[in-house]
Amino acid sequence: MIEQILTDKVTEAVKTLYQLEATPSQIQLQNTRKEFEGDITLVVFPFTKVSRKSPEATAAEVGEFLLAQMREVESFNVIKGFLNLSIKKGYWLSFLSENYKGEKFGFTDADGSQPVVVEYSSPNTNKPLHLGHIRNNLLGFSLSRILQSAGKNVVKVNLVNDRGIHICKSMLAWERWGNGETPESIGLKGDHLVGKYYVVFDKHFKEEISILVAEGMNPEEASKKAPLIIEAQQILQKWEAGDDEVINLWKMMNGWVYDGFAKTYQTLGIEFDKTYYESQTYLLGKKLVEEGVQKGVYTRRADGSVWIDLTADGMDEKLLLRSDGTSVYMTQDLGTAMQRYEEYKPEQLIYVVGNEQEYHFNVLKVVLKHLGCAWSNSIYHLSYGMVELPEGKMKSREGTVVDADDLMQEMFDTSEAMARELGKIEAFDNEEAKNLYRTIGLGALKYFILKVDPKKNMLFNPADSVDFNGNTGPFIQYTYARIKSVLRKAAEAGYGVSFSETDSVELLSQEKELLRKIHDFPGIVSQAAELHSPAVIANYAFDLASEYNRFYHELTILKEENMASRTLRLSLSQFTAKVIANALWLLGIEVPERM
RNA sequence: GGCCUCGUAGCUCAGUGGAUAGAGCAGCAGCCUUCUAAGCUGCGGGUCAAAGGUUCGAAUCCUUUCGGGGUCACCA
Repeated sequence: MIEQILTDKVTEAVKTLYQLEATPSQIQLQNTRKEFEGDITLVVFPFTKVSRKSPEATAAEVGEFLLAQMREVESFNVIKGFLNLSIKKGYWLSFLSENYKGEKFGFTDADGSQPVVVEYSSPNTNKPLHLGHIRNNLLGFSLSRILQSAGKNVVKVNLVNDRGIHICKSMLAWERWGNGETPESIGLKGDHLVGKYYVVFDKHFKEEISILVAEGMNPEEASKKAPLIIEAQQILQKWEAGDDEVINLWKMMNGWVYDGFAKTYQTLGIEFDKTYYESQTYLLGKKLVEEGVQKGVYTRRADGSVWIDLTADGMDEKLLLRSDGTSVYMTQDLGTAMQRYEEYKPEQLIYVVGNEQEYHFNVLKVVLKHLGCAWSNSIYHLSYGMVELPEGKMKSREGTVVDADDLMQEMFDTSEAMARELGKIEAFDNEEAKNLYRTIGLGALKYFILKVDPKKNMLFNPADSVDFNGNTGPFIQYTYARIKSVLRKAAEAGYGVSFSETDSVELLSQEKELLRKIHDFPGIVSQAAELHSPAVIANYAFDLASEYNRFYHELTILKEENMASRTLRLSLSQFTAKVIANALWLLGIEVPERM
């Protein structure tokens, strides 16, 4: 790419002219703003100290050097400290003719280094997935594809939290009030069925508490003494002891949940390379804690609990093992982190987890470091903000959660209604139409969520999310479909798409704008990978689609009579379609051939 | 209260050291005898929360203040 060559030449220029060994951060290249002439701009302010000349004079000197030394540079102009370079038409045309098929344009093959492990989703098995999980899943899946496309070897893992008091609550409620209901018998998705009994438990539990409080007990004590919670705890103890009856019930109900999750993941288009279950890993951390005690980095108190003192690291004292010897959240994460390190020796260990757990991951890193694990630095917490609704935070207890399955269905229904309204359905048979509604509905949902910077809290306004106009997924999908339509018609007319740089042709400003935007894509992918941010890709995809729409409306393609120009525009169109498809693929968004 | 984080147009968001801060939505006015109108064009809309500092240059970095959110469990 031209940026790399320019960087090298600018380095050479300032060395020759001013005896300066420039660092990469001093060489600031950017696309020239539309209102100025040129393609690429060098900011020369950083060199004025060593040049001892005005910004204008410095820019002119560097410009002369580049013009003399680089065959790609056509001309330059200087405005204040900005050196605007015009790149020769030949560079753009050969870039187009070499890449317009674009199959893997912007994507880098795996470099053979150690893998990057990305953990995401990590659901509890007591309730169905909701909007918060959707953000998690979309971020994790998209990030995995972005890293993979930037040349990393990626392993996508899921850690299912399948044990603990929460699932025991659902089990108890189902046993007592379930009447033997199964997903088949009442036609309810398994995860929803189990979630239903979690709510049933909570209802009866609250009743018991209010009775106890009415009898004079204080609320906090009541929530610990209510018969239901005590019973649930007994079930948990039986589970840990391996009681057959409890284990069988647990297996059956978790099985229902897994079936339900599998369906949701499939509809959402999310997958994993490997799924871990906490029931199989929750004991791993204890051994590590014992090791720490023996090394003297953790301390065991008189009551038997184990602690680490992190006040020297600016944090608190942290519990690592309960006085009864059972493990806490941190113990488990220590264990699974170590397991994953030993299994993959990853270059980076990424956790896609909400920002309310930032402190937890800071502690995790430090605790591992104290154990002598230098690799704890390779842990990266992709900490995303929460999804808020117009009426405020989602609260499962108040029933304000947005269910993942319901939401997706609503998106499908809306896209169908929209298509009907626009009179689009005549062109499709039933099967095709149904797939299209899904593609577009999901495209809208995914784009809506992924376009926002992961680390920021975001507002999910249902009315906005089903909007298919403007800065939305369907807008980008539509641009793609329209290009495909043009290409189909071109093929019918027997027009060639394959552009050769030797063709004598003008390069109009609209054509060059589009080409420059496409040219940026590989840089955008590596930037997204560095920042761990699908939003970078999403915003780029919208920019590119907008640029194409402008191009499309300002220039004719099929009606263009100059064959070379027509071919140029067709190959540009094909290139754009491919880059849009590649960008949307990184977001996990499918692209329709027609819509 | 300590620590973390966010504050950009009426709303949702880009921009994170460079040129006159950008989009979409909403509002208004145009463009379908069509290479797909889920589109395009135009108009209006800003004390980048406030103040100070660093810099040739600050929405972006630093300090303070104000406001929102998170977190500081023998929960996960």
